[in-house]
Amino acid sequence: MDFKYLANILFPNVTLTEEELEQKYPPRALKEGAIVSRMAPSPTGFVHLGNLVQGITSERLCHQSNGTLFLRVEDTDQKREVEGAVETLIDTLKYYDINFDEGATIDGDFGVYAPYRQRQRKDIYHVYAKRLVEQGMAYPCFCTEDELSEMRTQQEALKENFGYYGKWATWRDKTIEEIENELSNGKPWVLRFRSNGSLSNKIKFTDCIKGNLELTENDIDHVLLKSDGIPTYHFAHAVDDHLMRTTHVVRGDEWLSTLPFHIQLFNALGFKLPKYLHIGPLMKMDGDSKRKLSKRKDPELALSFYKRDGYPAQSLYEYMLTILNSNYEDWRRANPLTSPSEFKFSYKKMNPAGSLFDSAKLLDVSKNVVSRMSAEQVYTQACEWAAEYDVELYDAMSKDAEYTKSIFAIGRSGKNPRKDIALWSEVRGYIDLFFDEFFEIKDSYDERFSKTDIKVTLEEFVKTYSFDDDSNAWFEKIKDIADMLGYASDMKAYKQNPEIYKGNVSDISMFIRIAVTGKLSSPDMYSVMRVLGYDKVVSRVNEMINKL
RNA sequence: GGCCCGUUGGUCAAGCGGUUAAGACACGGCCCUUUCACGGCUGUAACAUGGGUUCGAUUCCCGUACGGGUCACCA
Repeated sequence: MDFKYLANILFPNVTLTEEELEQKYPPRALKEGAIVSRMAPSPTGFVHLGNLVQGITSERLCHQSNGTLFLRVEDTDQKREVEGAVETLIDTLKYYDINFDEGATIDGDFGVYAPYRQRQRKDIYHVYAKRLVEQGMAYPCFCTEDELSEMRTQQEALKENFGYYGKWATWRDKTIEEIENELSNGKPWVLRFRSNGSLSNKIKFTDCIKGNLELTENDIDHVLLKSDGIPTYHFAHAVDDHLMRTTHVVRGDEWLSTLPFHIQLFNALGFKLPKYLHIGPLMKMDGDSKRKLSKRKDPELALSFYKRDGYPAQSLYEYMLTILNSNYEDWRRANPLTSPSEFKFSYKKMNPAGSLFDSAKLLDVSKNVVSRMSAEQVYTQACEWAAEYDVELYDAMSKDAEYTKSIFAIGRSGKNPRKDIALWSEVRGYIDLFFDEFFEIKDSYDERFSKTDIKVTLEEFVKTYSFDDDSNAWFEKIKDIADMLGYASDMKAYKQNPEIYKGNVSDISMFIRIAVTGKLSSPDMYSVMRVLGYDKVVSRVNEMINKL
């Protein structure tokens, strides 16, 4: 077989040379130890937790080592591509603080290794495809979809391994005449790799996360170029990561099974193999067993799900960090106010197994994230969320920004801030009592107390309430009311002889709390009243008196 | 079915040949407390399994079980 001839009739239009490409995309001038990595998502319109896990890992590794992170769009599957998906992708990653040094952006591609969209790199792939054909390492295959599925059926029946390999690789050793014949009929073809691997050979490989691996060689003649001339993931991965000078490839461990093929490809092409980090999958409980989170079945895999539920971006980010590097939690406790970017991320800390996504833990992380924010930050982020998902709430909050901020400031200062809010969607239930349009009496009084008892207490409260009192003076008055009406003002005294009192000071507080907040539980009453203002407090208490 | 990966409390996980086997979340109890939240203390609970190697295995090796992944002109 004259491979050179075959290469020419298959790729008559290739004019670029490998030397030119090497010069155009030279090795990067980076310091020792600098990591170059990429995010290489396919624009299918769905950004998910897996993207985030991989993105955070790559981003930390690159930027911590003064390396480079770029975004490459793997748009090789035109059928699955969704309109506007690239924009969504870029926006979402930015929202989660994953910033790129080069690559695809909304306004085009930036960086000397451009283009960063694979469909625009077709000519580049063809240079290498042609060379592989010239060397006899790739050949055209004219099998139809039907023929391939028929082959699979036979293999199942014969209990043989599936795939296009060995004797099943029908076009592997056809003559040039047979090939030219199909070509002249205009029959579509794909380019396949001619594998020289054998299932009886093992290869040793060290993955940065999984450690030492023993893999079986690949014997399948995988597709390199699809019939539209666009490369498959495998081929694009080899060519692009070589030319873009990627040092570390971070990806899900579902790729482990094709790794032997990738190694083969890099060798055939004469490229240096990058380092690999294969991350275990995120799992969920399904009945009694775990399974990988699925794009099709699990809405909670989509990042949009968390945005809608009001998880602050930082919460998801930090939760992912706790999964990726478990010492992150300890670090965070020791450095509560430091940016996560100061944390020393290490792939050596990553777990080779998949982990269960724990939403209870996420909520706890989120609660702490929000508790560390200033009232200003809480206000800004809650407003951003509400503007999109709860307009009524947004209107209320933005009407008087200072007022709303003073609500969020309650119990926020000091060493142990309140942790009432984990999600922005919880904000409404927390601040509704401060807005007349949302205010309602939600809880009812304990049946132990008569309406008269409550009424008398509230009347007494209104009579003595002064907005000028500090919190001590304020509470002294509550205690005075308790004493006056036969309730214990001192809890210890009450506990010793509960039967001689009508109740205690906490009951008095409860009467007032329900009247003012409508609820049995609330943040510190004095602080709440300071924010509400004198008029609102008094009018609410009076309203309750009238109702009783 | 072939190939590959994984397995420490309910969950996330430290640990890398000798430990009373950390810590966090969740759960229970107690304390603090005018409610709630916070905070403090405390409790229940784990090395899948069988063989080796070794003076000694959670840690190393082999098998078994279980779980997961993958076997497309998808990535």
